Order: sequence, then structure tokens, then C-alpha cells
Amino acid sequence: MASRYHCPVELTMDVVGGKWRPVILAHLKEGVHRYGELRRRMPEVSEKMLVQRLRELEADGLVSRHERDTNPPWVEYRLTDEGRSLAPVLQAMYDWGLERARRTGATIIDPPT
Amino acid sequence: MASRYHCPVELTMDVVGGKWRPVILAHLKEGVHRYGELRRRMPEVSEKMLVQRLRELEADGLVSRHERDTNPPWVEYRLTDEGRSLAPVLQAMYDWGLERARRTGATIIDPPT
DNA sequence: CTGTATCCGCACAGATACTG
DNA sequence: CAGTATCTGTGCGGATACAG
Repeated sequence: MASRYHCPVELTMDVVGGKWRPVILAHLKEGVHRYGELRRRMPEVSEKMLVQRLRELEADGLVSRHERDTNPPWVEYRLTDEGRSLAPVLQAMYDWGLERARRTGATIIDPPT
Repeated sequence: MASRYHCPVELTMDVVGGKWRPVILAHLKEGVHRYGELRRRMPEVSEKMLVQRLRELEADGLVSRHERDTNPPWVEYRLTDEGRSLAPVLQAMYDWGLERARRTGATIIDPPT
């Protein structure tokens, strides 16, 4: 992570850029999710990528991980305050994506809850 | 570019994702820019990347290119209506980047106009 | 259920040189 | 001024198998 940028948007993309990070954040914005729920909502991402991104988002202070010591394991992910501060960005992305899909005929497949 | 997504944010990232595309769009959001102006405002991007991204944004209908037949050459880039529809996304990214810089101590270097 | 561990390909990205 | 052309590499992302 660099610390000198020539435009605030560069910094934002450094934190929430990449294929899956904003998608994870958008789901967590809707509430606490277990690991398996995230997997079901993002059927295209590999386990490796999902875990990797979650760890990075944790390290960046946007997401927190909560492990219940049960069997079977139960792990929840949620946004931190810093993560919630991204809500306007995520919402704008979500809204634009919906409209763009309408205009271009792309399909949004409803994810299972 | 895929046409089936499981979340609108995936679609948005497919279009404005990547390191430089949103930065280009954020600059053009402020008005028409010549090629050289974009270069000065984005000193870290290579010419190859800048041109490549501009061509892609053109192909996606977000940016239009206007060439004045003069010597020396004079090429302007501007947002299309579709590109302007991204304003809320770009603005939210810009605002969040500024705040995040304040919180983390990252430096935003003012670009020359 | 919630992850690790490996292997692999390639698209993205940087550097440099050159051109109408 | 506004690009092309070419070479090179590396890290992102995917697939698969395995583990506590």
C-alpha cells in the first residue's frame, strides 16, 4: 500500500479496488455474514480469493472477524466503523451497476440468502 | 466483459475497476482534458497504460475522443452521458479517499492543472 | 464448516525506444 | 503533441486437493 497519491481516487482504489473486495464489502454492508453465506452469495470467487480478500480487508481495518468456538465452526464477518464509512461508495456502485445492467442488457442473477 | 453477474457491484467493477480507469474518469468529470493534461495529472501512469485505458473507456461508451486537425496535434477527451452517469460513484470515491487520507496520514499530492 | 496448501497461466502493468 | 511498438515480468486470480 503506497502512501503518496496524486488523486484521492487512487487511494480509494488502492483500498477497495480489485475484483472482489467491493463485492464482499457490499454484502457485509447488508449485515453480518458467516463465511459460508458469503460463499453462496459469491459463487464465482474461489475459496482462496475469498479468504485472501477477507484477510486483507481485516488488515486494512474495514472488516472484523468473529469466531464462535463451536463445532461445527461458526465464523462471522462484519464491517467495522471504517468499513461502514464506505457505504456511500458501495451504494453508488450498486445503484450504477443496476442501471448499467438495465441499459446494456446484462443479467444480475439473484443470489441466495 | 461478462454479461452475467451475481451482484450489481460486480458489474460496476468490471467497467470502472482497475488501477487507472476511475482516476481518468474522475479527472474528466471535472471537464474536458487534452491528452497531455491527463498525463500531467497522472504522473505515475505509463503512456501505454493511459492510452490503453482511454481506448477501453471509449469502447465502453464512457469517454469520447475529439481530434482537432492541427499541427501540433490537439486531442481532447471528455465524458459521454453514460460516463457522466458515474458521477455519484466517482464523487463518493473521491470524498472517501480524502477522508481516508486524513485518517491514515497518507499524502495526496496536488496535481498541476 | 471454515478454511490451507500448491501449482499454474496470463492479463495487467512497467520500462524503454521510436514515430507521424 | 500524441501517441505506437516491443520486451519483460509479476502478482492476481483460478483450479484442485487436503486439513482441523
